[in-house]
Amino acid sequence: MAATIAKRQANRLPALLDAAAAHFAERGYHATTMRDIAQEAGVTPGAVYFHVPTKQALLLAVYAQGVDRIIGRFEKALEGQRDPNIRLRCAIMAHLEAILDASAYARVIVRVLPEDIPEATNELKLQRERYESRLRSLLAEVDLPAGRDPKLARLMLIGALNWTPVWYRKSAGSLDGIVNEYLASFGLSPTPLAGK
Amino acid sequence: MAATIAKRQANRLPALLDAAAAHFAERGYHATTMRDIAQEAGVTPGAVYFHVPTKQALLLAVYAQGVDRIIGRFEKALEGQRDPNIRLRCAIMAHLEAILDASAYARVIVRVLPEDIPEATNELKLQRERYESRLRSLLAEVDLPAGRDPKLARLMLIGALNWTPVWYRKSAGSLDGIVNEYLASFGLSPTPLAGK
DNA sequence: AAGCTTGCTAAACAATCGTTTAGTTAGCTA
DNA sequence: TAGCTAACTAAACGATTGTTTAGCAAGCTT
Repeated sequence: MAATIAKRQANRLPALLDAAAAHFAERGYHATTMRDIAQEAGVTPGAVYFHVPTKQALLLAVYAQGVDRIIGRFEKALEGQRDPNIRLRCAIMAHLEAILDASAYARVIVRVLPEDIPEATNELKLQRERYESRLRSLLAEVDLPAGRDPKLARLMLIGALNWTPVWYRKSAGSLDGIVNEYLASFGLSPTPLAGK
Repeated sequence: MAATIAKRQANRLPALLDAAAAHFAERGYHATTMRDIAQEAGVTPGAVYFHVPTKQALLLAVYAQGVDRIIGRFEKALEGQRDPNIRLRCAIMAHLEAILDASAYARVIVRVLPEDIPEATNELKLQRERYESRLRSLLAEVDLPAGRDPKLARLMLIGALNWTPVWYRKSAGSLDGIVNEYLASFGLSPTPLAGK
């Protein structure tokens, strides 16, 4: 009974989203075709439209999950951490792990810009804002050096973080060096890794 | 005679590159069609192929000029500046001006990533490297705070710079605030604007 | 067993893509 | 003036795009 249900409504939507995320993350939105996605998911192009009305809706679904996953790793990394500096460190590390290793969904957020799809720009920006507001409150906790603008500092950090996939190669050592460097740009010493 | 020559070989290639740069910068490579470019240049799609063999070649030409223009503004801004910190400040400002206001060509460098066009990735990376090596030698002059890695610091700066178009709005004040913030991330005081 | 719903396939749809082709015009040369 | 070349235009090319359609098989319901 449970097996038949599992077989029946055999929820292929997650698999379709996975396939879409993988392609959107690697090739971008416009360079990805519905046939690409269907093939990776092991179905016919027509079948995709049983689950999703348009290609744009597919992107929006992936985008929303991408933000969810980044925030998720975020909260998990912050759990139990009290020191604001360490919290920031954990957040940076979580973001980097998400977009560099863990999740194609998270990489889509970084690879596909809202402006790339004019008809969906507002919706995409809204999703992105969910994440950025979370980062904003986190940075508000930190004592920035004198003269630093929290808003600009945050935007700078996001830029640095999101550009990382452009140059990062997995072979080149751990993420700690990168995290420390980004922390140092806020005048924060790299040493407090005692948090873990 | 000179007039007829001017009319005859009426070099439309620059106009075509302008049109291509404008569209590539605003919509990206894949979302831009040859018909878009032709229309903006005021010619027939077929005419484009008299001057350029393929769409990819068009991008490469725009890309090369984009790097040229960034470097050009770069050198001009650095002219006569001796203080390494001020030189860095001028370079950051020049970069931001180039990609935010001045040149669609420069914006293409930031908007279209080498990985977006797999068949041209290497060539595009080569162009990009011309600029980054210039920035590398510039950052080598600067005395970074203890514990900073020059390479990572440079990559962080490039990331922050190139992500700026994503959030920057022209209405929101001058670029000085942004430049100062980026400088501050290197532990450099914002004050030495006496350079101008 | 009959009928309905869910989830798909195979095939086609019109539109649009990068690109090509054939023909045309204007100016230069001789 | 005749011919040549540079610089196009108009139209079409085949391929690919996002999407739709018609049909079918399997399970659920009654």
